[in-house]
Amino acid sequence: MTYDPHAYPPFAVTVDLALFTIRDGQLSVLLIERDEDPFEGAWALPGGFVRPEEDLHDAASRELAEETGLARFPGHLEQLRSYGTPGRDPRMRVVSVAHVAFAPNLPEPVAGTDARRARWWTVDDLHLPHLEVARAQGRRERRVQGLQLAFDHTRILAVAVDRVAAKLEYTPLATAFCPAEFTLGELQHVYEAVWGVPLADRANFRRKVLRAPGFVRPVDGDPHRLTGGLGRPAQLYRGSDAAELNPPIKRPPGARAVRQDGPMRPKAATRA
Amino acid sequence: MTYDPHAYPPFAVTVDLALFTIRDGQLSVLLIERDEDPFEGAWALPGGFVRPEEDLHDAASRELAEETGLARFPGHLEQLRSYGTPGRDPRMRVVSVAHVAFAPNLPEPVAGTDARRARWWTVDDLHLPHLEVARAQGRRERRVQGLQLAFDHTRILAVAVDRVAAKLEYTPLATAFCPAEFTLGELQHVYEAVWGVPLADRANFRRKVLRAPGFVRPVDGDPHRLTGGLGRPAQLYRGSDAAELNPPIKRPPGARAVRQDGPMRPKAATRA
DNA sequence: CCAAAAGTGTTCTCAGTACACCCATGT
DNA sequence: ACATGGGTGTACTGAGAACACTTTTGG
Repeated sequence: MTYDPHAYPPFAVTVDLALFTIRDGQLSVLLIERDEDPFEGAWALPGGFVRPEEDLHDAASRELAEETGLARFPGHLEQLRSYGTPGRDPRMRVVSVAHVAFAPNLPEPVAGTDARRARWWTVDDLHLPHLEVARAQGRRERRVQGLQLAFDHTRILAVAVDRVAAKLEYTPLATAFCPAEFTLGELQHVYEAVWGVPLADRANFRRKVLRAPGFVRPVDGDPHRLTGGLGRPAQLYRGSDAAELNPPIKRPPGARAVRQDGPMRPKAATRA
Repeated sequence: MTYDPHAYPPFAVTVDLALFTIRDGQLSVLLIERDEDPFEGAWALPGGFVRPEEDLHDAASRELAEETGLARFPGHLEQLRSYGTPGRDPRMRVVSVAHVAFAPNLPEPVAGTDARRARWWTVDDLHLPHLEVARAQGRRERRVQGLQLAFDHTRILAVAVDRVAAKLEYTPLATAFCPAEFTLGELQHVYEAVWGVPLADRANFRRKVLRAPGFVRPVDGDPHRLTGGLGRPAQLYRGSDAAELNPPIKRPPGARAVRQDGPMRPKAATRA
């Protein structure tokens, strides 16, 4: 473990961010269009170099603030995994520590100095080649199917989507997609958007959420509705402080991202 | 994302390894006693620098081979998470990509060039201060309670133990702790060693294992016993190729490492 | 014959599901 | 009045837990 800079030339260390939110009932991720040399013009996950005196988590948090334009990021941020295959960045040896973040609906993103623009993409629009094609969409965007992202970001994003879907099963982090106060109906919409399937039975969903200790806490006072929608006014809830969801809320068959490879396994661990 | 070496001085990148096995029915981890400057004399996770043209996984795999003395590591290896807090290594800025490995019983470890010696520690002996104290143990070792490891390795190891315990619930990786052919009794011992609790009912464990598709595959031929023990000879099984365990085999209450913080969460994600 | 470990069968209970139904609001 | 979403009650079903029992070896 001796450090010889000649034998072991240094690495650049970056953080990459898969920032998810839910817009119009669709799980969406923030991408930037690169304005610089490698993969110029391609879409990529936002990210940047870790500063000399900065923790990894702080670097991700800073990038998050820069991209969203908010002083303090209102959501959940966690490390995903690191990617350091030689050649993944043609310029130099880079190890990227990928992070995943969940946020409630945010203002339009801010394009950084290294990006032409930044926008939300629905996950469905990105890498599902056989998707219902001609859905009348308001904006006129390039009709892509299986958009190729810069670097190894397609792979990172696939793992990130899987992580988000899994987190909703075993943690109360679905509330991180909601505003401070929310109804159980809104919470159910979060699950449906992330998993990409409807949840079959409202009543049972409600009971599972309320049974799990520390998942949500009702807001006392008149159960009134801020979201001016139809129907009976709903009780409002706040997220609580539990770390796990017990019992978990399992995704139904057919839900998104039950991909087999998961967080990258070696070929096939055989043994003597 | 411009690279300016003056603004962003380089990092050293290492891999650290939490290699687990089961010895005498105890979950054990391989540690080395450091023989060099920072934390000289302290116990630490094995690890080393990533080479210039080496993938992260390959670096971990190489370290694994060096420590065990085996040309090809017979077990499971996966990335855990990265640690890069400034100051975690007093010499320089280091980002360490921690890995977790499971192996069947291995030969005595090999002390590397930077280590005085290497040996297996039972996880119970390491960081459980209130443990049954004077258990007559064969070897006469320093009676430690809460051994302080070098760097931030105590934290890494805690997360690693949690990962191992969780993996046994949702994946068939318990077989990675077993030799190529094993009995269901031996497989149950793996679960009990890792979780630190007995499994209450053999019959139900057996049924869970056999019901999960792709967990184990019986070895055809006479059900004979290689392990010369007491009792009726057992059917031998081999591990199979499933990625997940469905349905999972959940750890009973009281099992090891149901630590709340998990893979490091930010303070308390509040939102606007 | 007894101990020890493997293997099978059966009952009970509780969580998850499906489905029916009522409630309170906007239009 | 009716559409829309919120909320409650209840019967059914299947998986897991508990436990009793048989089988096959070594001593």
